[in-house]
Amino acid sequence: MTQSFANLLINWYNNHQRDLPWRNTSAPYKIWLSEIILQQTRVNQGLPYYNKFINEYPSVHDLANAPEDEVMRLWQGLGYYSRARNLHECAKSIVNQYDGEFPSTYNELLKLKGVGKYTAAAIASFAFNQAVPVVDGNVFRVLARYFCVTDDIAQPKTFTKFFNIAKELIPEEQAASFNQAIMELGATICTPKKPACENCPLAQDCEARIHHKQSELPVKKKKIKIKHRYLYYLIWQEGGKLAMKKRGESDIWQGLFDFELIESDKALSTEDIIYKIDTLYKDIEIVEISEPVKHILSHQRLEAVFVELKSTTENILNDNSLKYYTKQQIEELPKPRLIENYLTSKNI
DNA sequence: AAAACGTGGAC
DNA sequence: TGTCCAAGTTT
Repeated sequence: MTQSFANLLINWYNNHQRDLPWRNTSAPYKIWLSEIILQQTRVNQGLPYYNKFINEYPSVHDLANAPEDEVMRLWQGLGYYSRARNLHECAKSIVNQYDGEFPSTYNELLKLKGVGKYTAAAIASFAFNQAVPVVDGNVFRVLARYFCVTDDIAQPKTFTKFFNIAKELIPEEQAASFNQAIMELGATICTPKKPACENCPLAQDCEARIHHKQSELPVKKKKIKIKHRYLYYLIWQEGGKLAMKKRGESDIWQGLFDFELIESDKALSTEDIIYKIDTLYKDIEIVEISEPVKHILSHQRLEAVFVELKSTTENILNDNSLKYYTKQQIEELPKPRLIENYLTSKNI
């Protein structure tokens, strides 16, 4: 008799799962932390960050009591920085509004900052064994291939379709194992390219494998468009201190520190830069203009030029958001990658 | 509903 | 070199 989808999957998982620090614990704090870190992030990239956070903040209370800049600094380099801000806010809310205990149901978890449908299902199942299916990139892929589902996974309404398919499959009494297993299969066997079907416990009845459609599934129609941005950073130094400001909302690197800048959608010549600075600021002397530094992001091509300036009068900076920091203080600040690279190479 | 949000690895 | 995309969420 043929074994069920869930049984084959869970049996495979029990024999082939990777040993990861957030597994074999039912502590909601650790599971929540790992899930936030792993959003759109590979295990190898997130692992050191998970260890740093657990080390620095062993409990949700420790995290809640930490200064925000310190949390941002620990997150530095991981990307998607709103996750770090939401993580901190969520920790404070757990302590202040939930008496330090994470809620135990999908619907309650959904109310937390930074916790969406996937993460709520993950915590509900891993920590509390509630039978709610996780639907992430792995689940889309495994189910789309196994059942040959051709709906566009970039469309929000497609989520419901996959959620319902998974809901039919998930065993009430083994929710955690099922969810872990299907994601593990997607991450290690049913990969986007060159899936290892020869090692797949579900290969027998996989529609995509039978019809050689693995490379066509899942269907994802969203196309990426690259944006070019040219950043001209203005570097003010005063008596061993450097002017930096915290980046605002609705853009990359929210909550991180960088320099005052002039932005353009096309490359500016040296003459253009000098002219702009002369009209925008008074009593400024340009000391040096660096070569362009390229910074590749997935949806953006950034090119930065660092313009070192000297003010010829006092108090040239009347922007209150701009503050002077010593070299030591700058090391304590969370900085965008580009700035970090610049500071390291210049050794200011 | 579509777009924005990062970084690093793979091909 | 360009493209995809990974344990998604928010607006």
